[in-house]
Amino acid sequence: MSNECCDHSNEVKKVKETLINEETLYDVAELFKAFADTTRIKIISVLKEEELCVGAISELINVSQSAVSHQLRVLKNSKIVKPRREGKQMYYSLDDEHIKKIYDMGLEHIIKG
Amino acid sequence: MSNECCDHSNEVKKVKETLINEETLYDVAELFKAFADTTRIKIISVLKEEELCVGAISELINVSQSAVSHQLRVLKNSKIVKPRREGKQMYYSLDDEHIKKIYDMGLEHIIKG
DNA sequence: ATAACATATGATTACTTATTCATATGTACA
DNA sequence: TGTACATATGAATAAGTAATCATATGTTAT
Repeated sequence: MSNECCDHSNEVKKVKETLINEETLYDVAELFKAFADTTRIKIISVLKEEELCVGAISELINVSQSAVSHQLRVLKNSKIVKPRREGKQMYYSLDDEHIKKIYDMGLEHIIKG
Repeated sequence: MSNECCDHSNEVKKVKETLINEETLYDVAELFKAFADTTRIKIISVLKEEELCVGAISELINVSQSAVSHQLRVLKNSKIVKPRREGKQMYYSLDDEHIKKIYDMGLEHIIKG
């Protein structure tokens, strides 16, 4: 695994003390995974504007109802969106402000190059 | 595709005007993809501390040299890290402050629950 | 109760992707 | 020039995942 490439023991030692818990990093990757799909990011982009029902999302982003529903489940499991029932419809909204910020950061990075 | 689920025409109309370019959203998803893998997020987490050579990264995060190199290429292509040669070693560092911010946001979200 | 509507879900398929292994490339030094 | 070291890369395998299709669940109104 390690290849003793060079005397990087100084750098390594220093960074080793700041190492973040592996499980935490796993969770961070999982969080970003939720943003890492075109359909899901489209869903997030419209929910950022306002709470919407599944049919509205499907129509807005031009993705089938089934596909939207599947991805909403992923987003729900990742605590990125939260559902609310109103009669026959399920309305979804972004779970919190932090989610918006993460999305905005990504969008900004792309737009500003 | 659309199922005329309900009279969401008002919400839809309003949100339609704010719709973000599909290609831009694709790029945003691609950006987040780079953060959406355990090995890559580990790499980012150590490079956030300081510039490191491949061997040091490999040792620190306990992932094979080959796997690290493959993932560094992904990160490089996504403009998340940048390489610098120094003799036999290649040193990698995070490309800019914005990348750190995105990582920090994700980490914060997980830590603060 | 039943019909109609909105959403969710399971199975399948197609596609993507991360790792490993072997090896190639590139660099320094004797 | 040849050898050792550090990194990169191609091929192959294995695992994960997103869309579709068909259908189930849950809700409302008649």
